Amino acid sequence: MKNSFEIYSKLPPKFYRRELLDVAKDLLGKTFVRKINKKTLAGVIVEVEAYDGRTDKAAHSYGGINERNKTMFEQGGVLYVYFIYGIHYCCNVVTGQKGIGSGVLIRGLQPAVGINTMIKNRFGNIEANEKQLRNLTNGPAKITQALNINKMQNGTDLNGNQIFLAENNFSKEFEIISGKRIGIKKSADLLWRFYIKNNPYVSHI
DNA sequence: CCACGGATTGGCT
DNA sequence: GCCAATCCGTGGA
Repeated sequence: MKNSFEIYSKLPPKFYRRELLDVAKDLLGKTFVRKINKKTLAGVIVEVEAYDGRTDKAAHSYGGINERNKTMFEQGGVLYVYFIYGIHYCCNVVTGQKGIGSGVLIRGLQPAVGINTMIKNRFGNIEANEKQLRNLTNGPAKITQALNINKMQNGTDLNGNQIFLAENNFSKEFEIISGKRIGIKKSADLLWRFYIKNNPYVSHI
C-alpha cells in the first residue's frame, strides 16, 4: 500500500508562481513532506507568514540580494533556508517570479507521518512526554529541527522528491485568522501572518 | 574593524 | 517575564 502522499500529487510549480498573499493563505492545510534516509516525515501546514522583498522592510530580501538571501530571489517553487540567532534554521517557500524576493515562512506544522523520527530529531529521545509532543513543530525553527532541514537544503527544488508540498486527505473545513507577524520591528503592522483557528500547533496564540 | 541586532527557543525567576 | 546561546550581514568610526 502506497502512502497517501504518493497518491496525492505534489503541488505543481505554478502553485508557487502566484501573488504572495494568495500563496500564503493557500499553503494552510497543505502537507509538507520531507523524505530523508528512505523515511517520510510529513505534517499539515497550520501557520505561515508572508514576506515581500519589494515593499516589506521586514523581509530579508528587502534592500537587495546578498549571499544569505539570494535563494529568495529565485523563481517561486524552491525552499529558502536561513540561519538566525546563531543557532536556528527556518524555512520559507519562495513565491512569484525570479528576481522579486518574496516568500512564505512556515511557522506551524501539525505532525502527520514519521512522528517518532521527529521526536528523535527534536529531543534525542524515543519517547516524548505531553509537553514535548505539544512543542514538536509549533514554531519555525522547531520544524526544521524535527524535519532535519538545514543550510544543505537551502535552494531545494520543491518539484523534486526530497522536500515537496502536497494536497492532504483531511478536511478542508477550517477558518483562517490573519494577524501581525511575530518577532519583527519593521513593517510590523502588516497583517501577513495567517493561521488555522484553534489549531494546537500554531506557535503563538 | 568593531558593535549591534535579528522572521527563535528553552530554561530559569 | 527575562535572558543566554552565538552566527552573519550591516553600518558607523
